[in-house]
Amino acid sequence: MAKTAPPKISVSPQNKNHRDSSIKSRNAFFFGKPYPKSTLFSSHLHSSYTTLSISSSVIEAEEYKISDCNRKICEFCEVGNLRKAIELLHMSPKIKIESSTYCSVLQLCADTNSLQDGKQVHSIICSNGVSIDGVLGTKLVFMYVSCGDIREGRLIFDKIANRKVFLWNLMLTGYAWIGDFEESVHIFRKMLDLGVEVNSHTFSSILKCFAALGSRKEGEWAHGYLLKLGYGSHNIVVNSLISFYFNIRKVESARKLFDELSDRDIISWNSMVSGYVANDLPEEGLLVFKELLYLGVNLDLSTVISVLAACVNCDNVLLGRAVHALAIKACFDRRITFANTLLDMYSKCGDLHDAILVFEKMGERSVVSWTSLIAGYAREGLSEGAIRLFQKMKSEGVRPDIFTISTILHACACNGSLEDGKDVHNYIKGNDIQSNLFVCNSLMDMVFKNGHPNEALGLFVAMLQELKPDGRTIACILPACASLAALDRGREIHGFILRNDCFSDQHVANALVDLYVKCGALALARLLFDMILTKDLISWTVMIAGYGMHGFGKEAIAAFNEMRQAGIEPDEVSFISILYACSHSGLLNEGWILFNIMQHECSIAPKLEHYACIVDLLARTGKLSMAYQFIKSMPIEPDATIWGALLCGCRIHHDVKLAEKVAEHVFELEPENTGYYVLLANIYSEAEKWEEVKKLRERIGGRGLKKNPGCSWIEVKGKVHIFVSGDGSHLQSQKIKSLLNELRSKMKEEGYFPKMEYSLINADDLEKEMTLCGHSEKLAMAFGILNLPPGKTIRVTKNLRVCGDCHEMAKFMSKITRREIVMRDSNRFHHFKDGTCSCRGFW
DNA sequence: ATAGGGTTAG
Repeated sequence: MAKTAPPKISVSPQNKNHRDSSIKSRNAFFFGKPYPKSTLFSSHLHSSYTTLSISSSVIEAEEYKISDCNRKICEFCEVGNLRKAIELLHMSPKIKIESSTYCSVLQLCADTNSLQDGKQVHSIICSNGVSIDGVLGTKLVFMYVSCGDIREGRLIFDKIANRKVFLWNLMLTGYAWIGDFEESVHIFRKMLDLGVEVNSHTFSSILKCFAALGSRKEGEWAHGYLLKLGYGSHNIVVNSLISFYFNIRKVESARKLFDELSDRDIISWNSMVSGYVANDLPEEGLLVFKELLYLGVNLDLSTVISVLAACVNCDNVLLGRAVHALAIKACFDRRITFANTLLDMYSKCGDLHDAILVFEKMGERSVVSWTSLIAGYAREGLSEGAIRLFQKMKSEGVRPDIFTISTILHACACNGSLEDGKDVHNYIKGNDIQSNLFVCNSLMDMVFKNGHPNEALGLFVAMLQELKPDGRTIACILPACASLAALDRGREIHGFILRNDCFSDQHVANALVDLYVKCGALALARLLFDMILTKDLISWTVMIAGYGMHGFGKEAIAAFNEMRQAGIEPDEVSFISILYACSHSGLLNEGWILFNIMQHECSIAPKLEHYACIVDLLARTGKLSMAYQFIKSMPIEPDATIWGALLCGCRIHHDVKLAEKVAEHVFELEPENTGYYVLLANIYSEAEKWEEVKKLRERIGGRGLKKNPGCSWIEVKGKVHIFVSGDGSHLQSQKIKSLLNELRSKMKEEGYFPKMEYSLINADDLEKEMTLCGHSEKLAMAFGILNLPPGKTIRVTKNLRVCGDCHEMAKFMSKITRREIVMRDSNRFHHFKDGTCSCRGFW
């Protein structure tokens, strides 16, 4: 089975680098470029540092004023004692300090990434009245750029009169480090305009920027220009070109450059391997690797790391193991980056066991090691293990980064562990990493998957303030809108999809169709469905389920057949959709035939959901004893849903005797679910068996059961308003109440009597009527009528099935207020128009 | 003193 390849193709270079840039600019310490160079602190310098610190302690301060303060400061710099160097700089008389001394201190600041110290030196220079010439200015720029303060560096850069190419390159690469490639290009153009003689450094830097920006034309122009300047066989420049072409996906051009490059070094080879892998051609990458082995080229750490990535993408764990062996021979196996990649290779090739072994045997572990292993657990569905590892990692003092956070949020989403997810959310807020797209998407997904679509939507709105969503964001937030039936918000997102050309993303397109289906806009859903060029199983299943929910059984079957004709094999989920569609349209024969096709043509063993559809279908169409026999003959144990479907049928067809028998099964399987008691009570009261109602009520009363609160919601001006049964806390509560009372009396005038039996409360009729009035779907509908402009369809969603009285009232409301009402309950859609409902009694 | 290839995520 093909493993999921890392999403290298889908992430365009600029996204990838923008992402990096946002981190870099936020955390210069981790990502800012130069770290102290180890050569600076070699042992012989350390010994001189010892002598120096002894002598310095005996030297009188006055001595510095007259003697060689410059030499002393430089000596402190050489041994890396920045504190002492700056201290002396402060103490020395300004006229004595030479420009080169300032430079040495600034260099050390840059090497040690000490921005504060660098600023101090800068202010000493200024207060000493030293004129900032080309050399000193360049060093200042170097210090600022190295320490991550590009703005300050730029200010100085702009004031330097005679700028050498080195300084320009510094500025150009500085912007590239923080991901501001546009500004790098700007600098490059300015260099050309001013006739600065660009060099090989300029080209390698700018080619990276062009690649990151996806600027094909400009990169190709630079290629021509560098040939003209004679850099065509400069291997560093050609290597940059190779990477550029791989980045813009011109694999052939990269290959040609490589083939014609006589002076290949290991970086050329590595660029080829990684370039092929990034372009989803891992086999080609492996061929290059074989050629390299054949020619006896000395491979390095990067080679084996790239080859491991190729192994992952070919799902070739055997070759991966061979590379592991080779790396042991070459002594790369103790290198942490290698071990991390190896761990990841085993885990992605489905061998978590060996990944764990690598992790356990690693001498040193970084956040990457932990994250890779956590991702490995999550990939195998071992979410709890992943969360445990995450805790362990923190307890060992390893700081999670955005990779860890995205991974663990994904594990929390799969696991349904909201508590862990909340902890991670707090960590995100506390560590200011909410501006990362991966983190945001994972967070929204976690919140949504844990059943909080409205909160996910809130996060999305907040995210828009500082981030531009991508296809993943959209594919994650659309289902949240769909589950809330938040059509207005969904339409805004549809607009975003159009503006940003996201519809070609299969997940986005499918989610968009699903949105319109779940918002009750079926025609629009179909229109968009037809626009999907390559419809996959999900696209079809969404459409079939949509027809089913709206009671268009025939259309669902037509779509199902169309799908099979298109050569797409249905799976068990699509069979649930189609059987469900049959049951909501009362298509008994068709449903039965499909149930047989599923088993005998498609070899899919029916699950509880499929049986439930058939029971539902038999029960609705009045085949109650057949349904009973069907349940009895099931090869798997029926659950409460299955018996419950039959119980519903008993109610529709007024079979009290069977209902009592069925109800006992249901009560045994789900004694806590009050819905079933209410159902039986309604069956009794419809048969006017008041004595039985009373007995049942006593039975429930003794249990102290809590009713599952009904709740309905409606979107008004992009905001979802939620109503709970009997809740009077809403701001417009009084207005809603009087509207409902007004409607109620009009209904009575027309000879309507409320269906008292839908309320199982021991009270007089008036009180019953009041309770009915407080049903959440009525409140939401009334709120819609009060707040939505005339002519706009009222779209209400309910978490349970719509109550019979509310259903009656909705019909009446649609007639008297001349409004279309679309209600989605837990089961299906009801379109109310001119006093009738589309469900025709098939609930 | 600046440049080219390599590891973890939704």
